[in-house]
Parts: sequence; C-alpha cells; structure tokens
Amino acid sequence: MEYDYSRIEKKWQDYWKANGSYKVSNDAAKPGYYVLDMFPYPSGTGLHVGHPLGYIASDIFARYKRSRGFNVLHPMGYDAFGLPAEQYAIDHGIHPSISTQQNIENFRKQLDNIGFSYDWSREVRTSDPGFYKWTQWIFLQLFDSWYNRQTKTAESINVLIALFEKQGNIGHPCPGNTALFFSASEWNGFDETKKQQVLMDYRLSYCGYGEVNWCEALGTVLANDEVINGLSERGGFPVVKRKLRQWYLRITEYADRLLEGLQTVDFSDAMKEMQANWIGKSYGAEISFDIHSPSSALGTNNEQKLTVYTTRPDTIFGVDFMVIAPEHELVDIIKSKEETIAVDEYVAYVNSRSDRERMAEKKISGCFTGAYAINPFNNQSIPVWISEYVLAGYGTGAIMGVPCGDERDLRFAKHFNIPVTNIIGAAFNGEEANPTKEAILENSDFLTGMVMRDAIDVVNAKIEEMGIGKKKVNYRMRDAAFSRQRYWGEPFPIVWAPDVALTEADNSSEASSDKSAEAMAGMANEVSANKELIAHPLPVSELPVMLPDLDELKPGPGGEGPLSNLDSWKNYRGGIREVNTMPGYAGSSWYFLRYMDPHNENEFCSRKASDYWNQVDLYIGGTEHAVGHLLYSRMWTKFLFDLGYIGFQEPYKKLVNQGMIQGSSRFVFRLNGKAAEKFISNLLEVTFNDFEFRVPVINEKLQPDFISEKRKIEIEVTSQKSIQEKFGKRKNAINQEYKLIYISNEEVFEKRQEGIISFNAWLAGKLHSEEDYISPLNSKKKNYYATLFVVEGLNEDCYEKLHVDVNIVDGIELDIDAFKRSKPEYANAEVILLGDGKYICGVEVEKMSKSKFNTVNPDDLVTKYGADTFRMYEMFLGPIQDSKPWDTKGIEGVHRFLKKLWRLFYDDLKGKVWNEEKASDAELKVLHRTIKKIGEDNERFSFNTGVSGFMVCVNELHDLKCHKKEILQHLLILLSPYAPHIAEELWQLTGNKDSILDAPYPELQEKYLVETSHTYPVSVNGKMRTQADLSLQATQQEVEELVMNNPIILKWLEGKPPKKIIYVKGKMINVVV
RNA sequence: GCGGGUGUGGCGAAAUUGGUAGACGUACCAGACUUAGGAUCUGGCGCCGCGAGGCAUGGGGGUUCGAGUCCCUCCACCCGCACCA
Repeated sequence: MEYDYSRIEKKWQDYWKANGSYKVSNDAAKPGYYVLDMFPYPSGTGLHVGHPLGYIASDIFARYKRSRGFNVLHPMGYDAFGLPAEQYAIDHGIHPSISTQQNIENFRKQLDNIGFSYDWSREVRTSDPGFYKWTQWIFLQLFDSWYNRQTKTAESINVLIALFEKQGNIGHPCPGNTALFFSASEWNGFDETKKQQVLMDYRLSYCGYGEVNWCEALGTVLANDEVINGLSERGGFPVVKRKLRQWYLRITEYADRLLEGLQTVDFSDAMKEMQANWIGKSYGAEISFDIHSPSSALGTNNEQKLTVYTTRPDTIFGVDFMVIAPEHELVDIIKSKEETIAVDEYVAYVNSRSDRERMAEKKISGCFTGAYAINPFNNQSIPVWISEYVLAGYGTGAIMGVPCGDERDLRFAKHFNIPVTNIIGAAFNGEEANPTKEAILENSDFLTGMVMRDAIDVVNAKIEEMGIGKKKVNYRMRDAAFSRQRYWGEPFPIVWAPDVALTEADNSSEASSDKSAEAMAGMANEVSANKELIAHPLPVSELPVMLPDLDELKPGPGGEGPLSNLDSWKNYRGGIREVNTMPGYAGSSWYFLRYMDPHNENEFCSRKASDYWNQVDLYIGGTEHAVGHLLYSRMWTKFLFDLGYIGFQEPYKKLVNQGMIQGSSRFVFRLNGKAAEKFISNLLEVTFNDFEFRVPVINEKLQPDFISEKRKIEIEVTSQKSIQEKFGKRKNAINQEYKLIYISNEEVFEKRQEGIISFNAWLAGKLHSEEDYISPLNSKKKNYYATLFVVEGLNEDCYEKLHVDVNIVDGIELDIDAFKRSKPEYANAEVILLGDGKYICGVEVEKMSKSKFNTVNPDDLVTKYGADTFRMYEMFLGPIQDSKPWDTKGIEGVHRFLKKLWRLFYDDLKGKVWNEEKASDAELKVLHRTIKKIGEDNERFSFNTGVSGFMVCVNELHDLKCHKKEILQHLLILLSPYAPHIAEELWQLTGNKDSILDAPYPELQEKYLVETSHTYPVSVNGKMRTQADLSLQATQQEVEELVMNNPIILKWLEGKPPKKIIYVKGKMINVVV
C-alpha cells in the first residue's frame, strides 16, 4: 500500500467537513485559546506561496493547543472592502461586489486545499452588511464620544455637554481648536449650529478641514501610513497636500495609552519600536516671543507672539534665528513691507513643490520675513525666517534655530550666512553641530556653567514664572484621515442638514424629500464648503446604512466620491447623506471581536463572548501593518474598553510576524536591433577543456553569422579540485560564486587581481565593466581559482532583460518549448544555447508578485506533493520570522520524510508492517525525546526545528526497525498539527475509530530520558582532544583519576602537570595546563 | 541621519542557560538492488593537509579554563522612519 496523498487528503478534508470537526463552541468547559491570522484582502491574483506561511504556522499552533486540551478559536475571513478591490473592479470592468465574491471563492478553494482547521461557520467579510452594520455602529459610538484627558478615558458627548453647561470648557481644552475657550454662559448662549461645531472639535470621530494626502490618480485621500515617500502605497502614484473636508479619527487622544500599552503586549522589539516611533512622543517646551516688525501688518502692535516648540530650552542663548513654516498663519501678518515680495515668491515656490520633490531633493531654501523676535532673556533681536524644512503640522510650526546644537539649523545658518553663536565652547568646533546635552553652557547668562541637561528644567521653571511658556509634550502622530472619496467601503451613517432635526425615516425605497432635486444638489456642493450644515448621526435602528448599487464608479463633482452621483440615495430625510466612505482599515480595526460572536444581530459581540475568549492569544501576520492596522485596532479596542463593551485594553496578547517570502525571479535576455551585432561580437565565452559557456540570449531576428565572431575566454583552473570537474557534473555550480584571478587582456599573467565573481550574475549579463567582475576579496570561503579574460563593450543598450515565468524554469534552466509557447511573440525566438544545450536564466530576488512572473501557486505544489508535504516544507524553510526567497528545491526531502513515515506502517511489497509488540526502552527513549522536542519547539514557534525533530525520530525508528503501534501512535498525535491528513489516515489504519484531533496528547515521561552515563568531551586548554564515557554520578576525584590515566590526554599534557581540571556534570571536562 | 535586525559549509539552516560548531534537509560523490530509476537502501561530505594535525561561525581586539553565544570596535547587507526641532 502506497502513500497516496491525494486520495488521503481528499478523504479527510471531506470527513472534517462532514463532521464539523473544526466547529468551535462558546460554551465549552475547557479554557479558551484564540489563534488569529491577519485576514487577507482577497486579491484577484489568488494566493501565492508567501500567504500560507503564517497561516500554516498558526494552524499548527491552533491544532497543537487543541490537542493540549484548549477550546481553540481559529477563524478566518476576508478584508473585502477597500481601495484595491475597487481598483481591481474598475480595471476589470466588474462590479466590486462580484469580483470580491469571485476572489473570495478562489481564495477559499486554495485555502481548503491546504487543510486548515478554520471554523468557517464564523467567517466574516468586512463588506457584508451584517458585519459593516457594526463597523458603522462603532463609528457612531466614536462620534458620540470625547476623550476626557483628566480621567484618561472616552466618555459620552452628553457628559461633555453637561460640563459645558455648568463650567464652560475650563479644564477640558478643545483638542480641535486649542485657542477656543468659553464660559458656561457663553456656551449656553451659542446657537445649535455653533454648539455642534464646538462639539465636533471634541468628538473621537470628527469631520474637519485639514491638509490631507490627496492622491489624484486614485481620486482619494490617504492616511499617513498609506503614503510612502510621497507616493501612494497602492499603485505608487504621486500624493499632494490638499485642504479638504475629511472625517478623522482622533487617535492622538490615545497616543499615550497606545504607547504605554506596548509594555503589556508581547510584540517584537522592532514592532514596538516602529509604533513608538510613529507615535513619536517628545518632551519639550513651548516658548512665546515678542515680535518686532513695524512695517508689517502688525505695525507696532505687540500683542502677537511667536510661539515655538523646542526640546532644548537650555539652548535659548544660542538662538540665532527663528524659522516658521511657510504655511504658518503668522507669515502674512509679520512679513515686513520690504520683504513682502520675496516672502510671497518663496511661499508660491514651496506650494509648487510636491511632497515627492520636497523629499527627493532636500536642498536648503528659505526666506527672511523682515520680522524679528525678541529673546526674552537678553532682549536681542532674532531674525524670523520661513523655510520648508519646518513642518506646519508638528509642534507649533515654528522653531528656534540653534546652529551650534542642531545640524539642520547649522546648515541653514551657513547657507544664509547667519552668524553662529557658540554656547558650548570647545564642544562646538564650528564645523559640525553638537546635539549633546552633556556640555557645559557658556555665553548663557544665568545658565553659564551649568550642564545642559540640568539647565533644561531651570529654563522651564523660568519661562513658566515669566508667563512666556510652559513644558509641553508633543506627538508626531496626527489624527487619522477616516474618509475616502471612493465607493467600495462602509457608508457613513451621517446625514448633513441645517440646524433642524431630520425628517421621519421613510422606509419606502424611494425616499422622497420635500425639497426639489435642484435645491438638494446645491446643498450637496455646500456640504464641503458650508460649515453651517450639521452632521446628524442616524439612529442605530437604521443600521446598516446599505451601500447602494452603483453601475459606474466614476468620481463625483468637486472631488467627492462616486456615491455623490447617486441623488436618489444621497438625498435623505431632508438632508444630504455623507457621500464619502470609510477607509480600508475600518473593518479590520475590530474584526477579531466579531469572530467571537459572528451571528449576533443585537450586538457587535456579546460581552459574554468577549469575556470568554478575551484577547487574541496569538496573532500572526506581516510587519507591513505595524503602524496602520495594529495601531487602529489597538485604539478601537481601548475605546470599546472605555465604553465598557469589552473587558480588555489590548487586542493582541502576542504577535508573531512571519517573514516575507520573496520571489526568486528568472530572466531571459533579448538582443535589441543594431546593438545585437556589437553585443554578439563581444560575447563572453568560457572554455575549459571541452566545456563551454556563453551568455545566453534570445533574439528572434538573430543571424547565425554573428555568433561566429564570438571571442574566447579561458578559465584556468588553479585549485586542486578542478572547476571543470565541478562544472561538468554539477549544474548548480553555475549558480555559485567563485574566486577568480583576473588577468587583463593586455598583460596576460602579469596583472593578477583576486576577486569574486558570481557566475550567475555574469551569465545574466549583469556585469559589464572590469570593476563589476572583480570585487575585493574579503572572504576566504571561496575555493576555486580561475583565470578570466574579460571582454569590453557589454552594456545595457545591447539587450533587454525580461522576466520569464519561474514555473517554466527548472531551477535556472529554461524549458525552451514552454517558453516559446508562453507568448506569441516568443514563438519564433531563436534561443542561443550554452555549450551543453541548456539555456541558463538570470536570477534575482525580488518581491513576489504576478507582474514579476515569480509567483508560485500553492495549488501546484499541493497537487504534486500533497498538502502535508507543502505544510511541512513551508515550515522547514527556516524560522517563521525570517524573510527568505522562495525555493522549491528542498521540498523533495520533506516528501521523502512522509513516505518514510508511511513505510513504518506499510511497506510497498510486504503490505502492513506495523505491529502490536511491546516497545523497548530504546524505542521509548526515541519517542519521549521527540515528545519533549516537539513540545518545546511548538511553544517557541520553532516549527522548522520541529520538522527536523520529526525527521530525526523517524530516522531513528527506521534504524531500530521499530514498527510498533505503541510508539507510532503517539508519534502520529505529535505530528497531526503539522501533517493532519496523513496522521488521520494512519491513525485510522492502526485501528482507531475516532478522529486523531481529539486524541489525548502524549505525556512526556522523563524516566525514559534518564541517562546513567554520558560521553564527555575531554579538552586540553579548551581544545577537544578525546571523549570519555562516565557515569553521571562521577565525582571530581574520579574524573581526575580517569583523565590522568587517559593516554591521549597524557600525550597532550607532554608530561606537564595539569593546573586545574574543570568538570561540569553532564557537559564537559577541560584540562588546563 | 535615526531606530531595529541579520551575517555560520555549494545552498536552506541547527546549536534553547557561555560547554563536542554545522543537527535536519538539500546538492554532490561512491556503492547496493534493479530491464529501468525522478523509487529505495548503505557509506562519504566545512576548509587545507597523504597523514599527524592545523584552520574555521563577516574583520580586528577583549573577558573566560572554555566564546557562534558576553563586551569593545570596524565592515557588509536587509527592514522601518526620515528635515518631527
């Protein structure tokens, strides 16, 4: 009986499905354990081998935990809303709901192939109204809440209103408008519109005007984490700053708690660091300066102050200039008459530059405003400049320039010839700024002689005393843009209307209003411009606000989203619906809670369910969500905790980041037109004896004559093991690096240089100059010596490098027939082959993506080797956290292992070989060693060594010729999380009626592992010289006697007496001479 | 520039607390069984050396009886942030 994986895997997948083997109950007596994968966005390209890496790891862990007696929640779903889905839909002319459905079906089929233990009855999709009803509900809770900084918790907005009515906003400064203060009577005198405007500036989800990241190509606003180097994360389109009406999440109110919470979770240091950086907490001071600019709009008025934020108030006497952001509101007020033209020109210049340009060329620019700030401590006049290196959005948008302590300030001062004041004496050399806090202050009046670090508090006390400033904590993080001008997302449950209540809800589909369509259209345009309209939240009873069908996904007028084209939907209850939709991260911010109680129609998740399951015990996913999804979901969790809906503050107890599986791309090279001749005439060719290489090229127009002109290059093998031997028999040798001795054409054998060449890179035509061939020899690990004659004249103009589908390349050798079939234009390509008749492709590691033709579909591997092999191989590749290029090379080894396991039970010739004999001590030892090893490896997510542990076990049982059920059964239980199908099959074949899933986990019995003796390494001066079998009971004295009688040790002692004999029980013996 | 990480055979990698470096797997070599082998089994395999032995965990230095592991320093690569005052 053979190991017929395809039959077995089908059989058990059907069995599990039919028996609901993975259905999880919320009412188990067993303790709960929650293992979660970051749910995928169901892309049109399906799964590639990189996706399941984390899924397999979590599946193994979930199965393992189940096996150890936990009630394990292990769900899966789809992050189906969002920009990419919509973009895909537009590109393919399919409605996103349909393409999403198709993509999900495809994903599901691929996932099912791999045999995961998901409880699919709990599947969630963020685009499902039953799900997004609650996304909208949580949004409404955010809208209806503010953050009380005194109690450090979110509270109902009604609490705030009550406070305002009694005491105004004293004690609760407005986060959206720091300059806003009002008394109780002022509040009570506000009209409803004004009140709502004020409240909006407190709400945790709010609508406001602000600079946003506008992406023209995508036609939408993006959150900061969706913009990378000035380009959109999706598609890489340019992003510009624009002032727009947007919804925001007031995540900044949670900055401190998000930072503190990091200490309570088990994330990697890198991950915590990234989040802490993103939050960017800094301690400093705000200091206000008087401004002197008589010819400006300010005149002689000295009411207007310039407030800067600095982390280094101690450097106040080193301030040589002020810089304010070009967007700063003071610019127009303080610019002097003389400088007005220059300032306006500079501001216009800055506005003309995109973020991308600003980042790409960080050149120093700026402009003097003509105004002066007055240093309050010595009354010196400090020129005020504007420059784009000061960001409007951080701190106060204004800084004090201290060139001796800050590199950027120094560059600025030098560029504009501003004299530099030195306040740290020898610590500043005039050339480089020194940001130290340890120097002793000079030239600093009452601070002179103090260590800078200590002076900080002194200055802070002084400015507070003088009433010109105060200590201030600042955050880099900004509020998160929460609206998108797109269709495929959750509609906002918000209707804009003037200061009147909405009309009654009309449940008939044609919600008519008493206003004319024309009037409504006018109002719609005003939503973005008219601040008089009030955002009315829809009542919970009207949720979900369904996303209406829309045939054409074109943007609406005035930068609005597609929904604004749909008047019948937009006009609602005497107002205008919010036509933006929520961003992709809305649903993913809370989805993990829905899995706990997925069918609850009355709550997003019952408190009972969330109390039972509690936090996600193990969350596995990629690092790319470090500052996006993870921060948002942490914030939502804290918010829901504040409101008492859940009982924990952090969503994820432990986070494991799986590494990225990179693609290993393959290339062919096509010669271009005239350049071909030059290229061919300079062809590289390697000859050693009768073995020959040539740069492989492909060109449908290539004439055979060109080839005859190729030049010869010799490789002279100088090592004892000849390269020829290696090359002749090992095709993979080409892929390796060799140490070469380079000899230039002219001075053969005279000018020798040593270097390293990557044969593959060379063959790929990546190298064109002498320098490229020869890199400095910095390692001794290369062992092959050869002589290389290099031709000149190779360059990129000669050829085109084309990706070729890795699936038609065997290792690095191209399947030429398949290649010609792959594209019509290749059908008649002439392929120039190597001496051995092979076409060797170029190789490069890149991101795995369809466009690079380097994706490998797990389905193909499952078909060829089975899901169990595939699962184990993905784990065997290396530590789960490491990124690595995909390589199918080693999969055979894992497959062989499973076949070898099978043969412990069934032999191809003899049939059944397993038996019921009693196990020997040696066999039990092998088993229990494995129980120990696998348990430890599972607990520390070391699945690669786990797989190796199974291999060792099977090898040892094979060597012992052990076919005993008593041993093998336990092994199967250990193995079942890794290779569930074969484990079930063999479990059943050895006479078990029930599924292996609930078989009792084998208990480790230490007694089988107890050793009575140990083979000790015996070293002399730390160098291992021999071994000695010793009882573990041996005393120091016994050891010394034995060692001093050991002939090998005596030889190494050369008659000298040992100074000391170190004996570590169970480890080693070392003789020190 | 700042922060985090990595560096070990031809390759993927082990070494969990400072204690026999290279487990396991590939690739390769030799052999067995075979009509055959992309099946299976046996043996070999860090490098240099005929050997004794020497040298080896990116380079250099240190602590220690003993260092891949700890400390200092330099180098290379990867990831994240990037004018955040």
